[in-house]
Amino acid sequence: MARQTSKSKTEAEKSVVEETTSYSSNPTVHEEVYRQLRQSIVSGQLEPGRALTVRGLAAEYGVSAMPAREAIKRLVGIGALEQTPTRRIMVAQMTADKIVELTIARKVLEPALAVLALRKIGSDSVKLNALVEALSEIDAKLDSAIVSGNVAEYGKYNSEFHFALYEAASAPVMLGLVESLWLQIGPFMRIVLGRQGTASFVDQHKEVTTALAERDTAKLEEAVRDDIMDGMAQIERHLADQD
Amino acid sequence: MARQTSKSKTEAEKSVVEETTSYSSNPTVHEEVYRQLRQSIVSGQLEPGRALTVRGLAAEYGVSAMPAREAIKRLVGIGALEQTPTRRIMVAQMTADKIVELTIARKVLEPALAVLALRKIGSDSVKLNALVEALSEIDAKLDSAIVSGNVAEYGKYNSEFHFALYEAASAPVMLGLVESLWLQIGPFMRIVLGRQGTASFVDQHKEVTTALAERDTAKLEEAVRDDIMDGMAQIERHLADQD
DNA sequence: CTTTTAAAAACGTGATCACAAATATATTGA
DNA sequence: TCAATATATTTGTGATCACGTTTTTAAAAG
Repeated sequence: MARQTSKSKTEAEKSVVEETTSYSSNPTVHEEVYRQLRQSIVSGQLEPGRALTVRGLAAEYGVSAMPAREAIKRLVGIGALEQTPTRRIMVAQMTADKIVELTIARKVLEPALAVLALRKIGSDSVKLNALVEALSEIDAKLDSAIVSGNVAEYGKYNSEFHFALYEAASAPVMLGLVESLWLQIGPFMRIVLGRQGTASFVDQHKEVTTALAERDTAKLEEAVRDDIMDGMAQIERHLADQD
Repeated sequence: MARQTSKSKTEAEKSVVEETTSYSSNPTVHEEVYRQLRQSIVSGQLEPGRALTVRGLAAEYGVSAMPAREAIKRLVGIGALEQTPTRRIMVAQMTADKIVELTIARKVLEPALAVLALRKIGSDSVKLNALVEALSEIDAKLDSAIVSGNVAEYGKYNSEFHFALYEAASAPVMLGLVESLWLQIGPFMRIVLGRQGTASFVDQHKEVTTALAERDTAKLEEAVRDDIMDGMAQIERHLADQD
């Protein structure tokens, strides 16, 4: 990542391009760090309990401590990272109580978001077909990840499938809530997948796609809910086993 | 707020009290700022669009810029504060789309949280009575706020009522989600109340309390949902009027 | 009085340093 | 060999400064 300093623009650039620098064109450094760290967490690259440090993260991304702090603090704020009583920072741990909460929250929010997406599309067949097509493509990749047992790809395409659907709702507030839930589940889900493999997962996404294509609200709601319950049950089972 | 500096502890204190300083005993400065700023927002003391600055907030709370930044950034992260394209900070504005989203999210999350609270109490009659009693007391204050038309107190006791109920669920994750919703509604709710007064609000809380006392899950769920729908409808109406 | 232009102030962001507490490493004692 | 102690390092937090951009204020022009 390029460091933004007072010397970052050369005289040549200035005189030739006559670029109009403005805030709206440049994202901040800490936002970029946040985006990447967030992805690392939701994809499960960082296991629960994994220690993070401000300076370590800063060095890793080639930035100063300041942007690293802000990214970390923001993720602590939404529960993706935890701070020990002695203020050490780590990827949030999973507990039985948390699983219950996350399951309930997902169960009520995500089907609602799916329905909103369908409603948002309305009678526009072109939009609907485009979404169904996009979801089918992701689902195909998901299938091959399941048969090949590629855990990393499974996690990647599973989240891609859901969020491709949810983003169609253009409901940023609700999407933010759901994202915060996935950030808490991601690291542990990856552990579960690593131990159980992808074999135990049935692909529930077909029913989601067909319900969408048929504009069947009730069926869509149920399909999304079933998918959630299935996935969360696996996590719950795994947590129960290791006691 | 007392500033925490290297000189904050006198020699006298050290030698006499022999205090064992530790992180677990002292909250951080930015957490305290966050807590207070958060309360100002949810209670509607800060109107939507109200500009905030890092230095201004720091001066107001008697702290340095650093804790103020972190508190602000955290609230930006959960949507309570907004940043303009030019990076100025303000209390989040309300839009028609947002109202729809917030209503849906509240409608699915808060009844679930209420049911969880009832389930958590289980068969413990002492706990149930204590909660019902506490809620009734808050509701009494709420009633007198309605008849006297005290907008500030109405907002205060209304949020107190709901969160007293939700906290009984001991579900920190879901509670966090709901809190973030209230943070977005608070400022605008206050404006609506300021214009319409408290007269237009019927007190739906009686039914919540009785449903709780009767351990009637279905009735509780419905009562909480009705209360939400009533309140959000008022906001929606107000937003439609001013167009 | 209204619009333009120029100067000044204020702003968010990033960088760096200081400090106390916590953790890791080394040393000592049995 | 292992526990206890002492030293060194690392950590999050707060404070302060610098910089480029934006916003406000002042001055000038019509």
